[in-house]
Amino acid sequence: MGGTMDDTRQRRRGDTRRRIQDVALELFAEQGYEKTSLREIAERLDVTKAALYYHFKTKEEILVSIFEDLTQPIEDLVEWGRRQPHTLETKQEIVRRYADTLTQAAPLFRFMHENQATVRDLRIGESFKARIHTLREIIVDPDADLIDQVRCASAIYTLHAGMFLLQDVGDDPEERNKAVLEVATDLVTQAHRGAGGS
Amino acid sequence: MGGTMDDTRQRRRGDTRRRIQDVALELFAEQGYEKTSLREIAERLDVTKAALYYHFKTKEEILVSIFEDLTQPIEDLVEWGRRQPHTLETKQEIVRRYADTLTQAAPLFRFMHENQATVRDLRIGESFKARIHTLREIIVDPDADLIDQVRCASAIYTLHAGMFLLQDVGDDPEERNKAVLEVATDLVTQAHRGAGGS
Amino acid sequence: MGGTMDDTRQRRRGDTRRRIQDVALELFAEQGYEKTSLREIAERLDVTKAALYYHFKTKEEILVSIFEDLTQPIEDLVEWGRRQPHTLETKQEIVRRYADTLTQAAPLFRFMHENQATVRDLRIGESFKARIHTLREIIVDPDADLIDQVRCASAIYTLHAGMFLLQDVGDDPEERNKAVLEVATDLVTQAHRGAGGS
Amino acid sequence: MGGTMDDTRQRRRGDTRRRIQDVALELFAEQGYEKTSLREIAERLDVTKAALYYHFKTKEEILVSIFEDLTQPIEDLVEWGRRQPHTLETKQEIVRRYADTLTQAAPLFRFMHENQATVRDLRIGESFKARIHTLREIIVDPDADLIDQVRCASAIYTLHAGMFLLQDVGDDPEERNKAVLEVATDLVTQAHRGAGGS
DNA sequence: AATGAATGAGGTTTCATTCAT
DNA sequence: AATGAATGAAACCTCATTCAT
Repeated sequence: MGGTMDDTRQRRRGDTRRRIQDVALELFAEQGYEKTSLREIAERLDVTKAALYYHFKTKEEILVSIFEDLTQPIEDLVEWGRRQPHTLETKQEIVRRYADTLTQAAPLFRFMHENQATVRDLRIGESFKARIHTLREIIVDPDADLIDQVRCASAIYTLHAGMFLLQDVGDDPEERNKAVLEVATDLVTQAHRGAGGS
Repeated sequence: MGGTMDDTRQRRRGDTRRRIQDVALELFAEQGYEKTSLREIAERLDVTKAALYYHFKTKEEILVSIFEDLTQPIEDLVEWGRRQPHTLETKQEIVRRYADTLTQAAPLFRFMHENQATVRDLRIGESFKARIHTLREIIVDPDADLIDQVRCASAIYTLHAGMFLLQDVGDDPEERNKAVLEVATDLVTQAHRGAGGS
Repeated sequence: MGGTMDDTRQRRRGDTRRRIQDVALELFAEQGYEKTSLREIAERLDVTKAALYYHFKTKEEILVSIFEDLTQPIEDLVEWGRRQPHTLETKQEIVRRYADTLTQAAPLFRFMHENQATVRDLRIGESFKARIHTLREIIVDPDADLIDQVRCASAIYTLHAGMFLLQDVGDDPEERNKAVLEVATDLVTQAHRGAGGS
Repeated sequence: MGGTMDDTRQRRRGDTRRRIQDVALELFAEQGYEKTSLREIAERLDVTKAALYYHFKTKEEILVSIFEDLTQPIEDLVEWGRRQPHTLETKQEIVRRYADTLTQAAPLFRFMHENQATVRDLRIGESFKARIHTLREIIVDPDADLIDQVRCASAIYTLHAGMFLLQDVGDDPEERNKAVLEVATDLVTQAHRGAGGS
């Protein structure tokens, strides 16, 4: 054999689309969506801007595609939660799994968190908000005390904050994540009790 | 009486700077910093772009000036907190006052919250972060249990979230604010107990 | 005695016009005419741009006024030369005096030299060129050999170059100026001989 | 044969970069660097301003690229001179070749000459100055009499002046150039003798 | 004698996007 | 699967100038 094409190129063959997504997400998360230009993405990948347009119709579509690819776990979680009994254990499990998901796709969620003004009028904005909303509804039923609803929202939001805002708290990331999870679980537990859960 | 100069102009004399800040903040909060152009601000005020540059050296300076003007209450709060004994009552009072401040300058804080990626590398980013950090330090001492530190951070972020993310929870904003405040106070109280407070 | 006005201001009273010229020339010479803005001049003087317009009608007028004030010696020299017999001594004397003038008003001539493209279509351009031309005509008569005409032109430009381009030649400025003057005188002398001077 | 694409476009394909340089140099030389806007260049070429930025990163880069392309002959000349024995003949040859180079790329050197204030703080300023300096060092050794060094500088400067400042001397450009070259050669010859050359 | 406020024109630069090849 | 060349719109910003006070 002995093709003339060098290995790097060979390995890259066909996964340019994925590489675009990776680099784009990295830059979006680091600098924000508006401040990341297609030129920058293209340069990092050592391709031309036009190449990006072979794989995606617009800049927004790059983001949408990333979102859709990485967000499946949350969709699954929502689906799973919907079919469970609304016991305390379920709720705690959801918090645990949600924390997991956030960790798994940290850059995306960091991006969503830090670019809310931008995301708001992108196509994905509404859909993301809806998903979080559903999650909340599962954890606390909409007829519960206002204060317990707030507790649940706060639990979710604490998980987000744990990912992105608490990087100066504590030394060991693992320990911190555990602490964050515990606080969130606590909040949900209190909400459950308040709402008359057993 | 009845000079020849029309009233609108007269009233505007001398407060253009303030009007620029007002309109700018409104638009920044609504659309985000990057997506708001100076053209837009100028058009709303019915002045030329160059007029903006008479009052502010750069676009960023407009934001900085808003930030500095509206953020004084937090500085005061930090200062006040620093001089109080670290009792539970102090902590609760701080939470209460902080909630108040957020409400007072809601558009600015909404902006800060939704444009973190942008704010991060603006001049104000670090300074804001530092202030929040100090606030946290007053509420819980940095040697406390990790979990209590997280609780305090969570309390602060709950207040933020209350402002901006919970608009679909409950019907009455007043009631919701009360609930948010209660949850935050709760978290701080728990943290205080955990940290060995009386 | 015992005025409330501080000395600096007092002393400045009435000579703002001159101070504007001084600062303007300094900046024009240093950075070029186009790259020096009225804002910059005003800031250095600690007055507003509008103040400049009290003293001068336009930016160009500032330059014109400087030119007219500092250029009198050349006008005088031309006038003087016109009335002298065209002997070698006269020519040498003109070179000497011209060198002197250049040194006296170095910043202006440096400016003229380094901003020819700009000066060309300012009002002063033609008038300056005409003066240099007359000077040349006195030194060599227009019917002389082409080569001697060039020698004379070269003499004059050597003086210019001496001011501005030879700053890396030799150590002692005084010595250098003497050398420059000697070369120029030489050229004129050769031209005079060639043209059949006695 | 006889494609549908019109000839003009076809001929332009691939040489836009060159055409930008040509038009830019023409305008820079005619009006000066600062007074020439990218809009003007683009309009003359019947392309958009953005097209210029496809080919060059900044306005300055357009100039730099022109400079680098047209200035090679001087670099070559310096290189050549460096390897020759420092005889009178070599020096005269250098003057001759330098005059040639100036004629070849007259617009560029006219530009450099008339925009010194501008060029000074552009990237090319230092590099140009260094080259002229080296040229001078070859013609006269730096330890020679000050007066001979001045003579050499004057020779070089006479060549420049011949290009741009003597357009009103004599009728026939060819004749004038010959005269200029002779004066410059003379100066170098005198300098050589003075420096103790054979 | 000078300021404060503003303008209109225009500057350089960047961006997302297109399309023939 | 990707490039080279270009565009149209718009961004931020600066400038010389004006004028009522």
